Amino acid sequence: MEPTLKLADQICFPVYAASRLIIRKYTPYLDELGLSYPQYLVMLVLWEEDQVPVSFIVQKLLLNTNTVTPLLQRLEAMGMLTRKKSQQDERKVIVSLTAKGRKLKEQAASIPSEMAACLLSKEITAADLGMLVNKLNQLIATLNEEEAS
Amino acid sequence: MEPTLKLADQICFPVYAASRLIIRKYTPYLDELGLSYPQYLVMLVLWEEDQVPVSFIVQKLLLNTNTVTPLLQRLEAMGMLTRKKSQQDERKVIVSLTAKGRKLKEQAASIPSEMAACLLSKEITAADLGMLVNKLNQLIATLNEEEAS
DNA sequence: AAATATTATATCGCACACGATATAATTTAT
DNA sequence: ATAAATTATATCGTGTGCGATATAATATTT
Repeated sequence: MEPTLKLADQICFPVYAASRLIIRKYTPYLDELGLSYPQYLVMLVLWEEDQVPVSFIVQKLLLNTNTVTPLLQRLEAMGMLTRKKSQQDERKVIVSLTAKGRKLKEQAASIPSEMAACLLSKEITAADLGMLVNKLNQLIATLNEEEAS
Repeated sequence: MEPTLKLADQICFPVYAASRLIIRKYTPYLDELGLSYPQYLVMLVLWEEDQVPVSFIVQKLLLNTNTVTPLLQRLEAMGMLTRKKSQQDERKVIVSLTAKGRKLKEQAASIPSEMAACLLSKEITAADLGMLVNKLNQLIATLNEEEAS
């Protein structure tokens, strides 16, 4: 497929539109948890690994500090997590889940399979989704690696 | 791949992260045109079909009116397009490119191939990109169709 | 034809997302 | 040991992105 100025032919628009539409699809599920989509992503990171510095979340989500800091401040105000300066290095702020934040994981447990079901269709099989995830992760690796240099 | 609460396994995060990283990659090219990424998308629509109502752009970009209206207002202030009420139906606002807006297409012509080159790597071939575009467009169709009901 | 519903666009408020910049703490170079 | 550089996080300003709502024009119903 030769790249042109046509909207549907370029990779950028399908990825951008799919991202927004998938997030829209998540919203009703996340509303039950009282989380926005980016807040949900932060919680996913912390459910995998707790008591991490802000920079860890920044790296995992490929976001910038100036996006993550306000996210953490809102989640702290919601009682989901705490932020405390590290003893070893006072530049670092350690983010830790509260009991409430840990408990929310149980409520969230059903979301991934519910969402996967939403995305399947005649044209898109589970294998397709798996392949998409793989290729997109490779694409992300390429884009992120160049950025680091 | 069984869906879990792990960040990298779900389809949502790779799509979301890839979208943001691709847009970051575009930014230096778009800066030369003086356009943001969503503004560029509006121009792509108008370069394909001029003199269309706001709703046409909304449908093409899968955005909401309350996102597109301010975009158009900024592009109008930049002298790229005009907005005029339709004669036939005064509820409609017809968006038309100015000479300046049409001329910008020439400057933008090189962007798609430059961007495609940026995204290729050992792991991602042109065929992979084509396949990604196809599958994502199918996914978008599924998500958008459900929404319409 | 008047009331009601629908359609097309716009406004408002809030939460990202990011470039640019600031600040404080640690590391390094002299 | 002290100045300079680096690191980690935060603040500020602008531009989306969207739910909720408003407004004006057209279509439909009674």
